[in-house]
Amino acid sequence: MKHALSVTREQDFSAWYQAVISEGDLAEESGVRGCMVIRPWGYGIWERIQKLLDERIKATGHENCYFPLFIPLSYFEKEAEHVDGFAKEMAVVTHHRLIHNDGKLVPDPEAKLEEPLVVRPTSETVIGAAFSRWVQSWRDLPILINQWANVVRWEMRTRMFLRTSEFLWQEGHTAHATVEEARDETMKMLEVYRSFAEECVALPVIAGEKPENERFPGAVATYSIEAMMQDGKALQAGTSHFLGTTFSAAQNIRFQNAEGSQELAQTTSWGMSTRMIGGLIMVHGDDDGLRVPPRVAPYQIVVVPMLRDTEEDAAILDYCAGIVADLNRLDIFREPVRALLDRRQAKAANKRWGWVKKGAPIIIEVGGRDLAAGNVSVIRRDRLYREDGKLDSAGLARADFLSGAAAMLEDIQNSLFDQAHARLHTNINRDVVTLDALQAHFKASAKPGWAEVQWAKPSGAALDKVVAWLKGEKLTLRNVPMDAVPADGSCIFTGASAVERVLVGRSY
RNA sequence: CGGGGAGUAGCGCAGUCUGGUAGCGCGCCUGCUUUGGGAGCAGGAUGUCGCAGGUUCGAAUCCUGUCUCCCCGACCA
Repeated sequence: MKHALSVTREQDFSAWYQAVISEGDLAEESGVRGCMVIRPWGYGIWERIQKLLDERIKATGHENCYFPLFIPLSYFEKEAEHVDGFAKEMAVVTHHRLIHNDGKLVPDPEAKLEEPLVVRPTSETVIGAAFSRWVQSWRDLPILINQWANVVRWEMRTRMFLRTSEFLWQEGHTAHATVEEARDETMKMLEVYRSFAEECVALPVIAGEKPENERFPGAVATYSIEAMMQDGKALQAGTSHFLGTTFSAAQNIRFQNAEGSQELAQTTSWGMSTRMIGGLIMVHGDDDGLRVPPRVAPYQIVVVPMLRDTEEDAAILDYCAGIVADLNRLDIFREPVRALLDRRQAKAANKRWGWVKKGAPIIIEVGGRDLAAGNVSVIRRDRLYREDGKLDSAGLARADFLSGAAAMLEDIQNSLFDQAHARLHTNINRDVVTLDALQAHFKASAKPGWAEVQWAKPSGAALDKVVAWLKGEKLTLRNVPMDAVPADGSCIFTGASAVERVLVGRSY
């Protein structure tokens, strides 16, 4: 079978990933280190993610706002653990003017900032400073806000969507009067991420708590959703942090409680980023390019007219326009269907393969024969080929296609989820009880998936030892799944009585 | 940030060792023929050879610096 991409997942997963991005017109290099240009199809997916996630964030009582890109350096100095976590990857603005010098533009020494400004790597500090102004009384709490923003982390090694120097995300920040309420908020948003990933992006995930060594700098507890890529590696697709009083102590977020005494607020933060698109690619892509789940596809149905430079063309285009108009009047997932008539001056075959590589869920082809018979030719991106290896293009009566289009989109959404769900759950090995067996598991296959092992949840130096051993095997601790069955054995690392089960795997 | 590789037309590359008029394939444009699974023939356009210095009569080619990308580490969400 000839595929649309020149490299397959099996041959070179990393090259395949980059091919999907460039051939699908998702993004490209920008010439700026680690930064990418997100092209309309890629950005369209992000806009869908934004819309659907934003609805869920607002439905849970949060309001959007916007904080500055620049954060005074001193804000970071107030919290040692936090600054240590980010110090090595911060972009710093030191001047506010350029001058000509020897024909070159250089920062003007006269225009040096008194205090350097950090380009935000995350906004806990600056938002915390605002919270401290906003919070006086227990009646001011909770504060539940979110912002959609770009952030910059000067990463040493970048990969499109997965780890870029600048990326787009939403960051939620909340402040509460009690530990219990803040912990509830942390878990509520973890669940928002889990349901969003699974229902909208068709990305099955494991939600759980990160081990101590994987915590966000300054967090008391960090939770994540972890998705499994087709090469078996893990991708952290969203995080939710219970920050306790770390940032309220640093930024002085105090309130007077009902009893009249001063207390520090309990804060949380949570984020999901354009990395989600990298996960979408590595979970749903195939050797013909991307497959975008209908709920996040910028266009769900693309109509490609098969024109022949004859007088019949006008009638074909009219027929297509009518179909697109009818489709756009339909609803699916409680939104209007997004259908497009591809009128570009290009060969139909090239349009078709272009949309295959972009991953449009349904591609409709309409030629003279369809017009005459009142048909459309339907290609489902989730099952492109028939068993004989030929493109699976089914002729359907126009009315039948229209009446079944919404159900077909729903079916594609479900089939993508089901495929990914089966892959995730058949690739978690829960039978590993010794370190030798753990090593063997990850050496047995090129795509070993994950192992869920029992452990005694060591901390401090004991945990460091475990992490160092895992590192030697190129393994990491992913999270402690929320819904794992209770531990009933001994710790695979220490032999002590196990207290919980933790996921181990290679990661991005 | 360390080790390795690479930047030449929109894309993929040759040319660099041994300095001497800028090349090939795909794509693109025009015309004709095609037309339901990535069409064929003919003609044509496109380059400060990543950038900045230096050596030289002359630099894609040699030297120095620098930026960017890819792979492997380290680091990190």
